[in-house]
Amino acid sequence: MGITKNHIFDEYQNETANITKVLGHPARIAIIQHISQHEYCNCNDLVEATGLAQPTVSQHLSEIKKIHLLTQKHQGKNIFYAIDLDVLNQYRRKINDFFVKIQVNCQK
Amino acid sequence: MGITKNHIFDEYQNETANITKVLGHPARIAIIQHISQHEYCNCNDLVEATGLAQPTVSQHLSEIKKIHLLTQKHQGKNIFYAIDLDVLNQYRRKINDFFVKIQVNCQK
DNA sequence: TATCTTTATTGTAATATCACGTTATCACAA
DNA sequence: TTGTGATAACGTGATATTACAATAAAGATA
Repeated sequence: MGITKNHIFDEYQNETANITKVLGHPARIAIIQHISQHEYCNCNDLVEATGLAQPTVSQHLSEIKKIHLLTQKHQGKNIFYAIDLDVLNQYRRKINDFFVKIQVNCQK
Repeated sequence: MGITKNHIFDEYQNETANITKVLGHPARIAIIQHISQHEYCNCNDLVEATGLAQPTVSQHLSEIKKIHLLTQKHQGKNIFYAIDLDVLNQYRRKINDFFVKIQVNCQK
């Protein structure tokens, strides 16, 4: 049905999948990379960098925003995006811990 | 179009997204967890553990197999699945490095 | 005010994904 | 060889995702 049965999985499983799902598209990986490499990065920069149309980039940005990985600063007509480092680090640990737990379980 | 323009992204971006995409569904997180916790785990165990139908579990297993995260041992009519720890660890480092690189870029 | 820039929203077409019933396959057992 | 149990493959319906054109909204600037 294209519809995920979230209710049959626990919070940890859903949260983990929500984060990795957002990272599960090369355009979003590229967007996150580009923002991290350019201090004042707006939507047009990302359109140029990725080669995708502006609405497509905007859509991907909104997915990334949903998990609070981005901050935005309005400056005139521009919106400059940046990575929320606290959130990034939290997710880094969360995903790494997932892998480590799997590994530890296997070795019992 | 529901179709990802993989060709406009580089190998690193596509590879990273391919891994996280597979982890981007709670059923697959649950399946990986369950396999790691049970030494002799077959498809029926996963059907019971997740509450999903057998074909659905089989489909998710095949997604996880595509990135070589699983090994399988045929034993009579059973197939016992296990995590490939080398691949797991490789992916753990790859994803963690992605996060770290983003973090480092931001701090320049 | 009128216009330009930048970004978000809306609408839509094409494709992918999720879930499962049904069927096929394959190993073993009676 | 017939049946049973386990898994994969096939087919299909429902929903989600990806991508973009067109449009709207909101802030500059002439």
